[in-house]
Amino acid sequence: MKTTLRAYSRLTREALLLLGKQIRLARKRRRMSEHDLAARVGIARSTLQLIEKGNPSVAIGLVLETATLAGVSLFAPEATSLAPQLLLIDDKLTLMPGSIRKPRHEVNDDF
Amino acid sequence: MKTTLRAYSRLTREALLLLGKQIRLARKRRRMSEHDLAARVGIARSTLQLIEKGNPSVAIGLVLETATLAGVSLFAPEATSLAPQLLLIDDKLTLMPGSIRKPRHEVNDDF
DNA sequence: ATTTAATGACCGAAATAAAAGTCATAAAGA
DNA sequence: TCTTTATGACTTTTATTTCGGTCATTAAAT
Repeated sequence: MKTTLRAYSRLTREALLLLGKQIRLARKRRRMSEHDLAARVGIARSTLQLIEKGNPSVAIGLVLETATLAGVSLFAPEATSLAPQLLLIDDKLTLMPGSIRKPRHEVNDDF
Repeated sequence: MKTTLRAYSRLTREALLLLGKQIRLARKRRRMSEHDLAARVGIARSTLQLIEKGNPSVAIGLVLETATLAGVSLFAPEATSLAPQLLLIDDKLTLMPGSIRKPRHEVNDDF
């Protein structure tokens, strides 16, 4: 029995639902049954059902792999690689401090 | 010991990596430590570390909630709600057949 | 109209993740 | 420079997920 439930923000719940529905739509457009797509991804049909419903507890790798194999474009539409965006964000990250710590006493961070 | 490893497509691995780095960058921009953000989301610091590394086995709900609270925009930039996109995709889904099945014998589906 | 595959919902068992620490090292801030 | 916090890398335990089934219902295809 599911005793403790976690709280998710509305945006998270909507994103989960949207992603699941995008996968379901893409699957149907390609005329694949749940059985077909699940087999293609290498997961159980019951897991695919959870994914298409937007269940928050499914492993993100399974969801993204399912989206990819169903033909849902994750970040950029029609993108075949995310390498450019990875390079860009790596640049930004190297400019950031290695560790974030709060100043000892009060600092005027407001306006 | 992690014996059997699942295969993920390059696009999935890249998406995972990109999302993790976007979260890490957003966290640093907001001057939050790993401890801070993890506490805010309500997860262990070790889990946040897995998320920022792009580990495929973390629950998607935790990853999206972390992204949301870190200020990473998931689908549409600056979007405060995904309701419009949900309505749109619901329309498309109702136009699709309820179940997908293969024709009994061969059908000229080619050209 | 009939047939049969697809879907929705559920379950127990086996596999795995998430939490909650520890410890060493790096690096801010004073 | 010195102090102290943040980070990186682990580990063990506990909690949860994923699998692989079953069964009833729905709906394509003929």
